[in-house]
Amino acid sequence: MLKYVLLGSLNYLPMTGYELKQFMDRSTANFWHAKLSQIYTTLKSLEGEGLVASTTVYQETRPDRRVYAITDAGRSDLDAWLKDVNMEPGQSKEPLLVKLFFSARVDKATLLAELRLQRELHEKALENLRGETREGIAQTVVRAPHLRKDALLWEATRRSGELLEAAALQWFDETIAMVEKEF
Amino acid sequence: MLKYVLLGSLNYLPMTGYELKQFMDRSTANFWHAKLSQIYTTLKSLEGEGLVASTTVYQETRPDRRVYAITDAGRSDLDAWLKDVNMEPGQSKEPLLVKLFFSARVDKATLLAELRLQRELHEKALENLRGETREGIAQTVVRAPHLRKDALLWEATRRSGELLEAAALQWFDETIAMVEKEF
DNA sequence: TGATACATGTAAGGGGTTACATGATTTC
DNA sequence: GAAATCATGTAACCCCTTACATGTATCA
Repeated sequence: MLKYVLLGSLNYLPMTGYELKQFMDRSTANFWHAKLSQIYTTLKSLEGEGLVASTTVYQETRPDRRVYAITDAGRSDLDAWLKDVNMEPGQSKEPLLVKLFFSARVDKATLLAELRLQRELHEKALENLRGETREGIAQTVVRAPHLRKDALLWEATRRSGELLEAAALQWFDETIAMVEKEF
Repeated sequence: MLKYVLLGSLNYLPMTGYELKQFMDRSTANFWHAKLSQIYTTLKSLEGEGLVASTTVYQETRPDRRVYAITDAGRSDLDAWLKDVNMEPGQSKEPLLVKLFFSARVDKATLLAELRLQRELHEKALENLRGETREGIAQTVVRAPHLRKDALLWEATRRSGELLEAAALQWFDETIAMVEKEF
């Protein structure tokens, strides 16, 4: 999957591994993330497959920059994947719910502590999506009008996060209230 | 993570790998799933760690049943994990959003086909959560009143799925309408 | 007759995380 | 003087998926 995030990102403009990490943190973090180490190794294997090509840019003080660009083969691989409608339902995995499911013998205070902490984290994530993330996308439309369609889709992915985080917050409120009263 | 699903399940009653798979499909599928092959290998390594113990039950016609039970060490490992409040925000990964994010050059029809298909899958998942899953939990309370607390938490995990799937459906409707009009 | 349920496992590989290793520059 | 940023990578490991392998009983 990271493969396609990298190909999709490099399809906008050539970048180094380090820059790809930053790009992901600013744009796809909400629905896909990766460590630098994985980005570097994946870029290497993509180059081995001929889907990207790198050129080294020498720098005086800092380490050399290895700039990756998508190749024609990479572009057609990306396009094929984008057009391929997949039939499987996306199975999600939620460690917090695993914990909760088996927590009947855990004391109330511990349970509430966990729920309240996670609630806060989701609240921050929601604020971020409604603030920084939203503004970043809005600026793209102004600065680069040829990315109009792209920005529409970016906004859709942001909106997904917003609705999901809002639903999560509602669930935390319901669940915390339930544990306080009935547990 | 599967480790704790298995320990948590075996903490209710001893089961074979095959039965654990069935139990997961009926109860945790919404937030955690695993293949049989992984369940078998994980049980083996848990036995190596002394967290579960197996006894073989011979059968005439069918293959022997290997029944796993949680050990005291396993129970304290599970309890320690349940009580450990973790601070990291749960980073989700959504392949569909990755695809959408990079789909600006994809034709409208392909995009809509993918969105409509995924919408249907989510609709079925939501129906399931409101039907079968809900009834299964309700029956537990009637049949096994000592599992009252457990059932409260199972209902909470079900409700999480319900709210999230409802939010997802709303998002699909918004997004499909947006693509139809503005893309 | 063919599919599904029962029942167990192994082997290879893919994807991802954690830890390690290096080192200058800029900012607080 | 310490921490963060820039910039690259390797090695070991863990978790999970896919494919392979076997065989009976039951149901449609």
